[in-house]
Amino acid sequence: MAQRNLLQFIILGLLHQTPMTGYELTKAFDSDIGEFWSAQHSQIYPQLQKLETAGALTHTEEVTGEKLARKRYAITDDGLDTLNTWLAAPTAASTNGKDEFALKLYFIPDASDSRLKPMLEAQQVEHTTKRTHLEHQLATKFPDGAPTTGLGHYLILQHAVLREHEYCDWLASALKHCH
Amino acid sequence: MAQRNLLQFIILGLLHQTPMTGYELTKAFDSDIGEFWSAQHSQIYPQLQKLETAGALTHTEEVTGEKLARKRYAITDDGLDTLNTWLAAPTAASTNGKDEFALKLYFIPDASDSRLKPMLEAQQVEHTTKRTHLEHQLATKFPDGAPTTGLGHYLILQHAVLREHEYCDWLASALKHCH
DNA sequence: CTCCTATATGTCATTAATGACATGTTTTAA
DNA sequence: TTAAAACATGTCATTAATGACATATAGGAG
Repeated sequence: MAQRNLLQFIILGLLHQTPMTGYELTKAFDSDIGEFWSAQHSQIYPQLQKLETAGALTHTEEVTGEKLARKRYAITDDGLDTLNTWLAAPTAASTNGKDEFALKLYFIPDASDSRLKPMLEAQQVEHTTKRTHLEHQLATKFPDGAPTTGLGHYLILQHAVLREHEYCDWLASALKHCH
Repeated sequence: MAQRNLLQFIILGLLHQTPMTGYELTKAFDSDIGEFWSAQHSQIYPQLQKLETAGALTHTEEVTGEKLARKRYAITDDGLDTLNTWLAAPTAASTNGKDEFALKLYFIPDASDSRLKPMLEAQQVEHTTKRTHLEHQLATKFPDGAPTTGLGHYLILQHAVLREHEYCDWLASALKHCH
């Protein structure tokens, strides 16, 4: 296996919240959950077909305007079982943390290397932008702090903010070490 | 492309530090750089062959004991060019952050869900263990703080520690929100 | 009325990565 | 001395994921 096919569970989880089309699912990965998983429509549409064949989903056709039919998928009882089994299973601490920039730093051997400072500064711009954006999202979507319903949404957004916070702090401290 | 084949650059980077065998490269992913990239020997050996065919590496045979011959790979000037080009290229803020636990939380909709607390506590054990281990590594490998040579090594270890620190803080704050 | 953007759904070739299979040597500890 | 663990190198089938190709409708702006 190349991965453990978590995509199926994410789709089930999203459809459990509310029935959606493939297009809407694709867009979901552009928002908050995109911070922790990504998927393109070319992967989502085939996966929807597989899940439906397996009996985890059903779809109904909706017609917008004159002709355009879209498929709105809903989770079945079987699908809900699959989702709950996944949620109940123990989760290992994520080991997938792939970070290209960290690797590059690893290969800059010396503190006096002239490439070090500009690299760190460029990365600082990237992550500061991302951090600001995420903080704005959090403040906009949850102006009153943690909600009772939708707590998971709040928590992962907060996680993303804290993650970027850590990254910015780390870059700042790294810059101090570089001559 | 499924990915951007960063493995080739990581191999070049490691071999630039010192010539190594495929076995030694494999072990390198079990230590610190494993926090930011992973690879199995089944991927490394073919990649070494490809890089050698492309002229980025050469190898010499060493005989240990009676029979066993191992191949020690070294980077060529061409390989060094490839490595330096990669290091000089701009790096986007990592978007690969795949976190299964964060996704599970996202699908627990309500703060009163009975699954929430045990999930968070189990994950807390995982990440506290990992954090302690990494902190011990940092203290052992760099008892005198940041070095001048091997700064990159120090920085990524520190990055891993801070990352786990953030994770533990986040889990603790999440537990406060859960009834 | 026309163009652009967003909506909407699919396929396909290619590649990165995994886990299993396969084989043999060397060292170390019981 | 013998068995286990570590060293050492490879192949292969399968799968997850990407990016490109393909096609068509709907709605809004100028």
